[in-house]
Amino acid sequence: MSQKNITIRDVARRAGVSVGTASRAMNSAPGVMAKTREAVREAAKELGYQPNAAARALRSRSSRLIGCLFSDLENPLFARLFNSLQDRWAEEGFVTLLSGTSGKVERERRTLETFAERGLDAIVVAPGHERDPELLRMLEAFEGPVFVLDRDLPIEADRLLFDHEAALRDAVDYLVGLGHRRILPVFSHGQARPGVLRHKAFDAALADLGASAPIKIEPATPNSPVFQEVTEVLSGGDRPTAMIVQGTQVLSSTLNALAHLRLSFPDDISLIAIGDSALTVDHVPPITALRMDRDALVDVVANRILDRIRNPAICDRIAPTLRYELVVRASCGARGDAG
Amino acid sequence: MSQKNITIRDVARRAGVSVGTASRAMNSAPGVMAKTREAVREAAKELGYQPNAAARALRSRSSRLIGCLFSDLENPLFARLFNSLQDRWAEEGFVTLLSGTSGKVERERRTLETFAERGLDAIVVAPGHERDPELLRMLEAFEGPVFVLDRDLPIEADRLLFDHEAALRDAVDYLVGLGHRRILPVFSHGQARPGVLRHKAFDAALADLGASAPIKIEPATPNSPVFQEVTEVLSGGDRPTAMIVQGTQVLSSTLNALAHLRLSFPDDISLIAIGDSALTVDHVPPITALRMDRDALVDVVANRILDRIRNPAICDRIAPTLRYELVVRASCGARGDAG
DNA sequence: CTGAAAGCGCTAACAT
DNA sequence: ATGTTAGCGCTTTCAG
Repeated sequence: MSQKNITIRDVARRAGVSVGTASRAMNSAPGVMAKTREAVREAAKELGYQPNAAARALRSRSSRLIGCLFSDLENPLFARLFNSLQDRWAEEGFVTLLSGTSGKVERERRTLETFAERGLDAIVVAPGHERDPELLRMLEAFEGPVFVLDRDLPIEADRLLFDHEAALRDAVDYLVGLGHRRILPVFSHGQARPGVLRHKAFDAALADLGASAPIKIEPATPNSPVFQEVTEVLSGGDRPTAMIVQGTQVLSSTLNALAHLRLSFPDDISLIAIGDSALTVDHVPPITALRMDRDALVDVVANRILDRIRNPAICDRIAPTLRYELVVRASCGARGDAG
Repeated sequence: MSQKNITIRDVARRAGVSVGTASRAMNSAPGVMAKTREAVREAAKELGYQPNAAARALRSRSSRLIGCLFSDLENPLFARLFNSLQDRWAEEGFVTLLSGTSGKVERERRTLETFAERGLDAIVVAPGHERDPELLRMLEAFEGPVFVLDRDLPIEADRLLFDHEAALRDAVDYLVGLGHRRILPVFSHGQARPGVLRHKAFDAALADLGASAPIKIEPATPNSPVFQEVTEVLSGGDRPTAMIVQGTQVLSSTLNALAHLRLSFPDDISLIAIGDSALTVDHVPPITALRMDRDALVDVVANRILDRIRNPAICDRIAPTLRYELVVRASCGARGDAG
């Protein structure tokens, strides 16, 4: 607090070199003799030197900050994604900023403004709004790579898309193969890509069978409780024989409703969860779920951002699609009759 | 990307003032005529001026960054706390950094190092390790206010403590008042303050009754599943009539076990949750829980940090204790016999 | 109340 | 391979 800060000048003096050399040594830049570099590092350690991030950022025009804007932090996939990205980027000397917006467009705008002011080197975004003109403008004005995560944002950017349609079709096909016909969807629709595509694919898969879902439960958000809705539907006549349920709070209130009705799976009803988590894995019996390969996800995002930061000249765009895997566990059973 | 950045020089020129005046105007510093200030702001807006955070940080020696180091992000209390703090501090122009360490001391050290290098203006910490010498050294060396959240760190700092002892006593008293004697604790012990105090208080409360808990379940972490343990204990003879269960994953696997054993509360067993969340509130029936007043928590932390940043001369330390409130819902029932 | 100028600590360009 | 130096954009004295 009181003592003068140690600057690179001090380190250079102590190591008996110039500041330029000291800087190069500390940054592992080429063109420094191994011996010199060691001497500088040694001096730095002895003095307890800590580089000043602001000065470096000012001069090098790189904040070494990467931002994440996610609409839904309660989605464990995104929470874990942040964790992994943070780890990965920390290895490379970057600090990761996180902003959860709960889908509020106002907060999304504010976040983007902050990201711009702070001169972030790159951002990865999964906003709740895909068409807000102001948001799109800010995204396009952002100086630096933008990575879009599973959103249909009409901007030029790298992106990674989840194949919700294949996922839902896999789930429906699996259930149909087991003899199910009355399948209850319990996942939110919303305005963004995931919900839209899931419902579209679900409807299409059913239409292919010449069927349709007479009843749907569409939670307002992925974290809305649906105890009451599920209870009502499952108490009525012509009860569905299977359900496809979104993870997290929707799933946990569904399980609660099932327990209440003394309905158990796979005997009384079959269940597939969208998204894999402790809730599905550790449940007894374990729940069949659509799983996203988080490691693959992290690799794509983390590396692409790093590549772009290092080589701003890259002008191609990537847009790979990641498939969910249907992890079959014990929550679905065969249905002999044409239930 | 291509166009030259707009600096405060450009703004000053356009407004017909000097850079000094422009800076003062933009920062609402005293000693600028209202008219001049407006002119500058107008010019800034017209040009789309965005101040450069790095330059400002370098010159003013303040990064306007505040960091949070939490051992457990899966604890919804901390996740929400971060959200609220971020919001509150954003209003004042600060950006909040988050690091979840999962209790790994190595990550905690690395985080603190990053926080120091980046010149954060303040930090709030709840590490998993309270005695790691290296960590303590770094904490003491940190230049700027440190706020300790519910940890017994032997350092000079502002802190906020949760009254786990009163909370557990309240819970036990409530259950005892309902006639319960055999109470099963299901919460982790760990090395940090919360677990230690909870177990201490639980044991003491039982000792006061001349009793003791013959069986305990101590999850390895607050997020460990305990289905098996709970199932075993509740299947045995002399089954407990009540349980006190830690929130999150521990709670959800406990509920799962209960459903499996066809045990329902409050009839077959009574249950109190430590920590309030969607899981307790939305459950049917709703679960009696120990609730922490998050708003009070946020106010204390956010404001104290802000005060200290603004007035580094403050030399007193605060260390208030926040009580949990026992929110009585429908998960506990009376026990006529001396169960 | 405003202008001029110094300089925060660092990296990068240029010189040797 | 290393030294020298300019200057990133801003805030903050110090003059006026």
